[in-house]
Amino acid sequence: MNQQERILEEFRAVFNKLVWLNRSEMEEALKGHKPSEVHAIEYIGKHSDPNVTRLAEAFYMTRGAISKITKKLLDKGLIESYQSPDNKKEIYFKLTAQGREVFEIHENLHRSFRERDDAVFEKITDEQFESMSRFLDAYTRHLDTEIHKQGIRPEDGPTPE
Amino acid sequence: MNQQERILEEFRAVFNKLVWLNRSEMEEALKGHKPSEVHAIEYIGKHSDPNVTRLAEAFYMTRGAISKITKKLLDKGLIESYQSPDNKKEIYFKLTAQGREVFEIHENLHRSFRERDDAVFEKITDEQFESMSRFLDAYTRHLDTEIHKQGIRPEDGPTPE
DNA sequence: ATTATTTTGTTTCCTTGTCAACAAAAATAT
DNA sequence: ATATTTTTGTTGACAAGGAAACAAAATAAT
Repeated sequence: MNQQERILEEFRAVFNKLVWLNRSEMEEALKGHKPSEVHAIEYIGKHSDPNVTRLAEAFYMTRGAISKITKKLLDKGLIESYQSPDNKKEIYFKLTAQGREVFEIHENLHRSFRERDDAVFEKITDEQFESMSRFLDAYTRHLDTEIHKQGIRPEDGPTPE
Repeated sequence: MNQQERILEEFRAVFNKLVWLNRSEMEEALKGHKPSEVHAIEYIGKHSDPNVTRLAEAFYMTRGAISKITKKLLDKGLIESYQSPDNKKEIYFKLTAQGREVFEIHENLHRSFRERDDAVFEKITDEQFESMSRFLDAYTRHLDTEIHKQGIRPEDGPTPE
C-alpha cells in the first residue's frame, strides 16, 4: 500500500469512526426520527424554498426517495409545503414549530460534537491546516478535470450545494 | 462554518467525487457483478481463511447481509467454500478461477485509478504528508478515547482489519 | 462430564432506496 | 398559437441491507 492509498484509507477510517461514534448519541436524542428525516429537516431549515429536486441533488439521492421522506415528514407534522403563486409545479417545504424543535436538538448536538473534538483541531497549526486544505483543493480540481474528460452526464452527477 | 467543519466537509466532498467518478467505470468493466459482490471478492482474494463473520466486521455489515452475498457468489461459481478438519462450524471462502478473473479486473482498474491520480500525490511534499498523517493519528486516538468513555459496546462496534 | 454461554451462519420480515413509468406543469421550438 | 421537450413530483415493483429468531457447533463454567 503506497502513500496515496494509505492517506485515503486513514481518512476513511477516521470518518467511519466519527460517524459511528456520533450516530448512537444522535439516535438517542432524536428517537422516533430516522437519520434521513433529520437530515432533510436540517436541509430544509437551512435553505430557502427547498423542494424535492433540491434535496435529491444535495443528498445524491433520487427524487423518488426524497418524495417518500418528505411525505413522512408531512404526515408527522414536522414540515409543511407551500407553493409560489407563479409556479404551480414546484412544491417547497418549511419547518413547522415541531420541526424546528427537532432542528434545534440536532444543531445543539452538532455543536457538542464539535466542542468534543475541538482539542484535536486546536493542536493543528495554521500551516498544517493550510497544507491539508491545499491538498484537498488540488485533488478536487483534478477530479473535476477527470470528470470533465469522461464526458459529463449532468443528469445523474452530483450537484453539491 | 469553522475550520473543523470545513476540513471535514472538504474531505467528504472529495471522497464522494472520487467514489462517483470511479463507480461508472468500475460498473462498466464488471457488468453483471454488483459492487458488494466485487468488494467481497476483493476481500476474499486478499485474506486467508475469510468467513462470513470476518467479512461482516470488515465491511461494517451484518452477518445476515454477508451471508446473502456469499450465497450469490457461490451460485455464480465465483467463490467456493471449504472447512477446516478441526472446526465444523466456521465456513471459509476462496476464489475460483472465474472469481480470480473478476479479482484481477478489479485490481487493474484500481491500479489505473491510482495512476490517474498520481499527479496530485506527487505534488505533496513529505512534510505535507507527514502533517496530514499526524493529524489523522491524533484524531483517531481522540475518537478512540471518546468511544472508550462512552462505555464500549464491542458487539456492534467496528473492528477494522 | 455435564451444563451454560458464546460464536457462527442462515432465514424471515421489514425498511429504505433505486428504477421506471406516469401525469401535470413549465419551458422551448416551430 | 401550437406542438414538442423538459422539469417536477409521485407511485409501484424490485433489490439490498438490518434486526431478530433460530439451530448447530464450539467454548467456558461448574
